[in-house]
Amino acid sequence: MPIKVLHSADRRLDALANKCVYSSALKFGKGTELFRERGEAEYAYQVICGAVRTYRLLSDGRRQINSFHLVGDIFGLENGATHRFTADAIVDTEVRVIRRRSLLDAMTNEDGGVNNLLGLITLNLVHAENHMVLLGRKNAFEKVATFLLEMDQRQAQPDKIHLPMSRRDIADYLGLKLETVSRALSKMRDERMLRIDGVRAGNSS
Amino acid sequence: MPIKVLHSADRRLDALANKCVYSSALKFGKGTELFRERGEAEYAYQVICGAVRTYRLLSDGRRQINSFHLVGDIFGLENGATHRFTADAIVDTEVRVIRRRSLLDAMTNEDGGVNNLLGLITLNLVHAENHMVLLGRKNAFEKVATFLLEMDQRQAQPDKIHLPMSRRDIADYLGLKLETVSRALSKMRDERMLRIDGVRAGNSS
DNA sequence: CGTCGCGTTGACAAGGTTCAAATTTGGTGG
DNA sequence: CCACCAAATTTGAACCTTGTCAACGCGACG
Repeated sequence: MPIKVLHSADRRLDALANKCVYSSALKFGKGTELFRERGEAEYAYQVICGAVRTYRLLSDGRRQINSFHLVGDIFGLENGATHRFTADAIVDTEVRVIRRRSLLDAMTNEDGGVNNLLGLITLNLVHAENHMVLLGRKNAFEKVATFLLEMDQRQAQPDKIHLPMSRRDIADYLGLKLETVSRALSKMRDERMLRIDGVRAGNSS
Repeated sequence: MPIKVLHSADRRLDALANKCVYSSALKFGKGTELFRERGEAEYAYQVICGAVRTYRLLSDGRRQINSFHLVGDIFGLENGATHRFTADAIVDTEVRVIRRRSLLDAMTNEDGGVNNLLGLITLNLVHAENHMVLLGRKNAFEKVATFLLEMDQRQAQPDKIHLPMSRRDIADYLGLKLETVSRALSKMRDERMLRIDGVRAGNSS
């Protein structure tokens, strides 16, 4: 699964990011905006704790969430000069902020040459390609199931999936309405595929 | 619009590709496969004439078309070792085939350094991101309208849109069924938004 | 001239959305 | 610790968009 790869790549960048002189930690309260679509992409970010969503809005308010960024994930590093998404904190979140230039320089000087930036963008592309299949060709139940698998594989925990985001967030990620997401989860619960724990969901499979 | 950018980038690569020693032209009959998902990504391709679709299949046959490649477009150049999509010719198609290695070398020696490969992948990413919004948050009519605008902007012609692909291809690109695409086009015709010409569609706007 | 692939159209079914209400959860203050 | 409130979630019922199934038309081609 691409998500695994994304993680291992992030670990590499993790070590790399730690060496950056010009990185600093910042806190963002729940719902706070980190950067905005079309805004200058001066910094890249890495989640220290918490979770971030990146999304795009249509003029009438419809929202498509591009991805969720969990602990360790790097995001907001653009090839161009501006951000293509808005990013905000799903819960109270702490991020490491790195000057774009500084991170790029560190990357080119490290092991894979410029391959790290290229690799990071390629991972985004792979994720987007997989997500297009989900959005275009899967039904509601499959979408939610795929989402849970993705979240499970991105987390170390064996039998639990922690979902920091709301039903609405999940819906806007999967191209559904929040009620539909809720119904799918209820159905899985009724069919003993999982247990829902208020803040946590444990899959019994 | 990203499509414009994609085109101008392709023009750059066009010139570049022309300099490649190890490129050769190949013909593929309608419906023929150029490469397959998971297959070794030894070559990159550029459409000389005709059109190509790249897509992914679910195990039960559902198909998500990732993109259509028209004259001038470069595709099939992967960062990794294997293709992530299957590609086949929509109509009888002629492509320039370039050894991956050869193209990459030419790229690193050219103007923007490795930026050309990075730029190409970034353009794919931008396209995918836009397409996710379409797939996740637009209704059938909006999807078809957006598709027609995309095709229009990718073609030089002022008032006509040539659609080499079938209704089924369009549907699998937009996350719809072919009947729904047909109905949307009929509605646009009925509302005088366009004229349908058998093989061609001209937009009156 | 018959067949085949493709596109259009109609009638109906179904999955997902919408709207509304009930219920649970989490936070806050007494 | 408990009561209360706001927000999030769940659930139900009606509705609508899109999918499904089927018939028909058209042009290409043998």
